[in-house]
Amino acid sequence: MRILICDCTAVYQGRLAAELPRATRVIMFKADGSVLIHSDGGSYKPLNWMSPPCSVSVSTSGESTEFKVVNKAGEILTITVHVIHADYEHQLGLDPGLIKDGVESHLQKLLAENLDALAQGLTLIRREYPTAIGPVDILCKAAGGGSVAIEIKRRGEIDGVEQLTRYLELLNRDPLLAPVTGIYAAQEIKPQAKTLAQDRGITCVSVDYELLKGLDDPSLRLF
Amino acid sequence: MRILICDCTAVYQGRLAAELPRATRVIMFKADGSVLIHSDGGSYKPLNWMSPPCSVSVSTSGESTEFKVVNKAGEILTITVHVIHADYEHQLGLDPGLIKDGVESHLQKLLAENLDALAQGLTLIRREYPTAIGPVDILCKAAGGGSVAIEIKRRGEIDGVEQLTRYLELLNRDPLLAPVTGIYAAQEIKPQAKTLAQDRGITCVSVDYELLKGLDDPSLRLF
DNA sequence: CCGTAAATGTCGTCG
DNA sequence: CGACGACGTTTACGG
Repeated sequence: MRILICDCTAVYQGRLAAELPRATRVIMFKADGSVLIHSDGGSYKPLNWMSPPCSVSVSTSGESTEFKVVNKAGEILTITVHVIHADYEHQLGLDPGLIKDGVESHLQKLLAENLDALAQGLTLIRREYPTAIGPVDILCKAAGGGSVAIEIKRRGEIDGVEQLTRYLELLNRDPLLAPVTGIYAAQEIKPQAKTLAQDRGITCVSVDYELLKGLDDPSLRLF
Repeated sequence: MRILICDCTAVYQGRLAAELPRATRVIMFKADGSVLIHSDGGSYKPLNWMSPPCSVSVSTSGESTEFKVVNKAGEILTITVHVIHADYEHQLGLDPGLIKDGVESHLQKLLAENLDALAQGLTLIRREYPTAIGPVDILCKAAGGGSVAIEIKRRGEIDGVEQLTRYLELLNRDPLLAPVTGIYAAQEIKPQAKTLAQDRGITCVSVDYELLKGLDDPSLRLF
């Protein structure tokens, strides 16, 4: 990785057009060709960048150095470096990557194993039940006949209700499954989403991830 | 800004739990307290990070240095630095920021000025027409009476159709506007979105940003 | 501060 | 490779 501390200007021509006026910034050139231009604030999003895979070419004129970064889609990031304050180069090697815990797939697995946390008398048909418009997170048989489609989100917002509504409309056309009702399960459900869900006859359930993890972990069970 | 090239491990405890095994990485400490951990590949998203505002505390034991980064929500990023290969510090100053051209708001402005590109006989009521569930991009009077709600996206996907559908349902309750029909305008409309839109009686229009810009630029007009 | 929608979203997965 | 949904989405904008 090469890191430049420099005064630069930059122009991006691609999905949109954008330019950076001259200022002192950090430029990272990564091993895969990707480039990031950072300022000394804001969050993790660079001011300007090019994602890999891409290629970098360098040309030097009298007073400045120009980096031209191009990707396969033909997008171009042109960086003009006016003054170089520092120029560092380091070998980092491959990264083992981030290990995550607590994302939607875990919640889905836990809920599939503890359907009672959602409603009584549910029997799992399958997770990721495939339909023409995408997979339903969990599909179940209901105790009194018919089926239940479950949509799971970490944060329950309005788009999840729309998603479940589309699935319900489609699934209810299947005589082997109909009638199909819906359950919207999330760690937190926004009021607007809850209102829309109720308006459409969808049950909302707030689930406690830590509690479910405890239920699922035999070493923590009391009986 | 401080930049560390180092062997490190990291643990994030917040909206989810995540850990980074030991490897050589770049850590950026920005002036506002935010922290970014980058590897030598991938795109602009760091492996792990903390967004501002947040505070950093440092403690050193015999063989390692620990950075504890905490934000207001109580999320914690703990970085343990085992070996420091380089430690740089630079003053960058405030950044003037990125200047953009070609985002949705520009497309909206151009379309509002060139409604003929969407349909015949439209008269602008207003852009960003406010409703209880959010602003409608463009609202017009139709030639034959009634109104037209226009939703604009750079890339037309299914969520934009849902969005417009919600607006149409609400707007059609207003006797001063009803009947309200919908136009979905985008530079590119995905097949699934087009299908759903047509199923709901929404007209899809693909628009050419460059062409519109030409129409709007008096210096390029031939008459 | 909350709600809504945009984003050069990026990233993973699955067909 | 395209389509789709999740994301510690982040970011900007309005009430």
